[in-house]
Amino acid sequence: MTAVWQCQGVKSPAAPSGAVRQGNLRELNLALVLGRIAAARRPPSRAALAADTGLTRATVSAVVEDLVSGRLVTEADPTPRAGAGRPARGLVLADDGPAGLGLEINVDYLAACVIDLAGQVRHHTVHRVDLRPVSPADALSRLAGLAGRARADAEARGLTLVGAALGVPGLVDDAGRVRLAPNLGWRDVPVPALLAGHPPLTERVAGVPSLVVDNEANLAALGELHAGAAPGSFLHISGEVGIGAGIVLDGALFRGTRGWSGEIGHIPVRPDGPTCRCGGRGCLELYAGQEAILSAAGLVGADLPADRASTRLTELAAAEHPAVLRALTEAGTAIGVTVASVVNLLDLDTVVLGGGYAPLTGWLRPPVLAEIERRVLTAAWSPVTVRPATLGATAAAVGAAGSVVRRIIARPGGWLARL
Amino acid sequence: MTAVWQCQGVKSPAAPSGAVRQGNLRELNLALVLGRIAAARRPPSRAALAADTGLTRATVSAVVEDLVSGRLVTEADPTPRAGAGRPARGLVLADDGPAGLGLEINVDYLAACVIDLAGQVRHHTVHRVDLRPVSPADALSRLAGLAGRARADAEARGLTLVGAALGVPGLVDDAGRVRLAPNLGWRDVPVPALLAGHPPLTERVAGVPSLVVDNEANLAALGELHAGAAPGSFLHISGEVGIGAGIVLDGALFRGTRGWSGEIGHIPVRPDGPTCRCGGRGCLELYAGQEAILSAAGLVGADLPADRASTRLTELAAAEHPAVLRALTEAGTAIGVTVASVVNLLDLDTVVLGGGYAPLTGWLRPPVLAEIERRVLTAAWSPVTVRPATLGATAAAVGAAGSVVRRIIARPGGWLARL
DNA sequence: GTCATTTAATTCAACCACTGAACAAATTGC
DNA sequence: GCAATTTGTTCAGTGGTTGAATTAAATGAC
Repeated sequence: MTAVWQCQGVKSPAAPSGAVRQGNLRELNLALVLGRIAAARRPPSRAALAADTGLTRATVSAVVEDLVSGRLVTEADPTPRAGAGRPARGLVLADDGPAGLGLEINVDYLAACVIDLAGQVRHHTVHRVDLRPVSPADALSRLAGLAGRARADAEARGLTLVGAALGVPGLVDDAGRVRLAPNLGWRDVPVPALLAGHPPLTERVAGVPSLVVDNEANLAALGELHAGAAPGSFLHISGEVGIGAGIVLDGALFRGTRGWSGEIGHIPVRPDGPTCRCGGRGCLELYAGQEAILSAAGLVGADLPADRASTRLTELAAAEHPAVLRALTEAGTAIGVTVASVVNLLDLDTVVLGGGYAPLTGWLRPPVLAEIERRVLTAAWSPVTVRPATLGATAAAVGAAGSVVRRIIARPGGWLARL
Repeated sequence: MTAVWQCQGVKSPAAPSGAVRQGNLRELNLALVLGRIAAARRPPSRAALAADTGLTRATVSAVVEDLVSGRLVTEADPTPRAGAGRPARGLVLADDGPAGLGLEINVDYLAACVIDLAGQVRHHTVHRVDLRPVSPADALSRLAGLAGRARADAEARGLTLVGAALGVPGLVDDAGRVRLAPNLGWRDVPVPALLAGHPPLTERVAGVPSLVVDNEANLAALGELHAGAAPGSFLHISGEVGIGAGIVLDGALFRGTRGWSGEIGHIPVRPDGPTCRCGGRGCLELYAGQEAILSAAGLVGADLPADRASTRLTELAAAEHPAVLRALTEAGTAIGVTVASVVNLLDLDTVVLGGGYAPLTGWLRPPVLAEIERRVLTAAWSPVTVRPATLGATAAAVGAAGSVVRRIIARPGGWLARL
C-alpha cells in the first residue's frame, strides 16, 4: 500500500467526465452487474443477471469472472429451484475482500466499525467518553487508536480496508475541515491536518482517499438507505442534542451546493419565537431538541448524561408520565410543522426518525402525521409514512463504513486495477 | 409521421435500464458530444470537444458526422483565433432541425411558442382570455387551435416539431391528469383524453410522446435553467395568483416522489396564523400571494385583471407609494422566512424570483436577504444570491418548449434513428 | 515569397468488449 | 435411460473506439 497521504471532505474525488471510452465500457458493466448483485434479495445467477441487465449471458459471464477473480464476488451454495434444468450458481458479494472503516465522533462517545462488502458489520467498538472537555487533537488521537485496533481486527479476519469515513455532528467543508460543531464546541478544526501522524487513517488504498469527513446526519441517512428498508427518496431526521437531517433523493444523498444541506434544526417553526443560539428565532431545535423536550417534561437539572436522557424519556413515556407525554406531543407538533414544509417542498413519501427520536417514534408519530395531514397540500392523495430508523444509536458509524464499501460497489474499477 | 396517439405526465417515457451495450455506446457519446456543444459558450471545434470529453479526435469526428447528417449540428463560420494553425470549424446546434412546442394554460391567458434546438424562440403567441369561466374542454380546444397555428408556422420555417409540453398552474399526475388547479378552478381534468381529437397534439414523432403535461412552476424553472444564467442548483419561485416553486438540483429538475414538489405556497410561515383555503394555517400564500400583497397595499377592489396587477404594483412601488412599499416588505419577509427554511434544508446558493415577483425583485430582495442572513445557519460562510428571472411572463411556455428540445439533446439516438 | 511551425481534421489498421449462436454441463421428469 | 430444460462457456463476428500517420490550412520568421 502506498503511503500517499490524503484526506478530504465530501466532494467526490475524481469528477467523472461522463465520457464513455472503450475502457470505461467494461468498467460501467462491472459496476452495473456488481450493483445488481448487491441489490438482489437472493443470490442471482449469471443467467438472471443477464435477463435483469439486458446484457448477454456471455458478457455477464466475462464480467462476473473479473469480479470473482478480484475478490468482489463469490459463488454461493446453489440456490434450490423447482423444475428442470441445470442448477444455477448463486452470486453473492464477497465477505473476505474490501471492507470499509466507519468512525464517529459525537458529544459523548467515539465509535468505530468495519463493514464488509456484503454489508455485514464485522467489527464494532464504542468508547464512551464526554468529549466536550477534550481538545479536538486529543479526541482525534483517541479516535485514531480505535481505528488502529479496528484495522488490525479487520485484517486478522482477512479483510482489506479500502477507506474510512468519519461522521461528526457539525458542518464539514470540502477539505474535511469541521467549520462548526456547536454541541462539541468545535470551530474550524482541520481534521486532515490533525490526523496527519496517524498511519491507519492516512494511507491511500486502491486510489481511494483513506478518510472522508462528513456530517453524522448525512451518514446516518446513508446507513438507513443501505439498510434497505427505506425507498429511494426519504428524509432522515437525527434527533440528538441538535437536530440534523439527511436528505436522500433517488437513492443518493443530496448534499447541497457546499455540502451543508439538512440543517433542519434551524428551520424556523415560529418566526417570532424565542431567540436561538444560532441567531435565528423560533428554530425547530428550540421546540424539539433534546434540551427542549427534557425541559418541557420537567426533567431539566436531572443531570442525565446525554445518552441516558433518551432512554429515560422512553421509560417515562411508556409509563404514561403526563408531562413527558405532553412534551413529546409538543415536540412532535413542531417536527410535524417542519416536515410539512419539507414535504410540500420536496414531495417525499417517507420520513425516518433516527437518533434519539427512533425509540420515541410511537409518541412522536401521531402529532407529526396530524400536522402533515393538515398542512401538506397533496396529503389527501399521497400518504406520508413516518417510521423509526432501523439502525441503532451508532447509525452514523455504520453509515460511514457503508459509504466506503458502496463506493467500491459503485465503481469497482479502482479496486480491480489495484491488483 | 405515425399517428400513434400518446400523451402523458411527467414520468420519463422509457426508464433507462442502465445497461451499456455496444449499441448504446455510440448513443451515449452522441449525447455527450451534443451536450457539450449545447453547453459551450462559443462554437467548439472537434479538437476542443475531444479535449473536453476525453474522447479521441477520431471518435469525435465520427460522432459529429452523425450529428451533422442528422441535422442536429451545423458548422458555423470559423471562429477567429489568435496564433498559428489551421483554423477550427465551429460547431453549433442546428436551427433547422427538430424543434419543441411549448404551451401554457394560465388563469388569464393561453400561450404557445416554438423553440429550435439552439434555444431560439422561433414562434410566440399569447392569447389573453380569462379562462376561469371557460370549461377545461373548451380551454384545451382553444389551446389546440394555437398549437395548430404554431405548428404550421414552425413547419413553414423548415422546423420539425418533435413534441410538446404543456404547463398548467396545478398538480399533474403521471397520466397527465390535472388533479387540482385551484386558481383555474380545475379538478381531475383528464388532459390527454380531452385532447384526443386534436391531431397537432396527439401525434408521436421520433418515438417521443407528443405531449407532456407539467406544472408551470416546474417548467418556468427549467426555462430559467436553460436560459443559462442560473447555476446547477437553485430555487425558482413563481409568484402568480398562487406561489409555486421549481427546484433545480445539479442541473435537473427535482420532481419528488409523485411529481408534486415545489408547493412552496403552502409552507407554513406562521403555524398559528389564519386558515388558508388549503386547510392549513399561516401558509406563505396568505402573506405573499398576489391577493395578499394587493390587499395589504390597499389595492383590493381596484378590480385589476390579474396581469395588470403586477404592473400596477411595480409602478406604485417605483413611485414609492408607502402602503405598497410596506406590503412588499411584508411579503418579502414572509418569502424570506420560507426561503431560509429551504436553504437550511437544501443548502442552495441561488434563489430566482420569477413570474410576478421578477419585476418586484428590487423591493423584495432586501427583506428576503435579511431573513436569510438571520435564519440560515451557514449564511456567514455562504452567501445566497437572490435575483430576478431572466425570462418574461411566459417563462413556462418557453421552458416547456425548451424541455422538449432538451430531451432531444439528452438522447439524440431516438431522433437519429427516425431517419 | 518561401518554408518551418502550429493546430485541425481525416484516414486506417489494430484492438477491445459485446453479440449471438452453437455447444457443453447438470438437473428434473417421464 | 432419454427427452426436456435451464445454466454457463466457447468462439467467430462485429461495432465503435484507439492511436499513429497523414493531409489540410492557417501564421510568422527570414
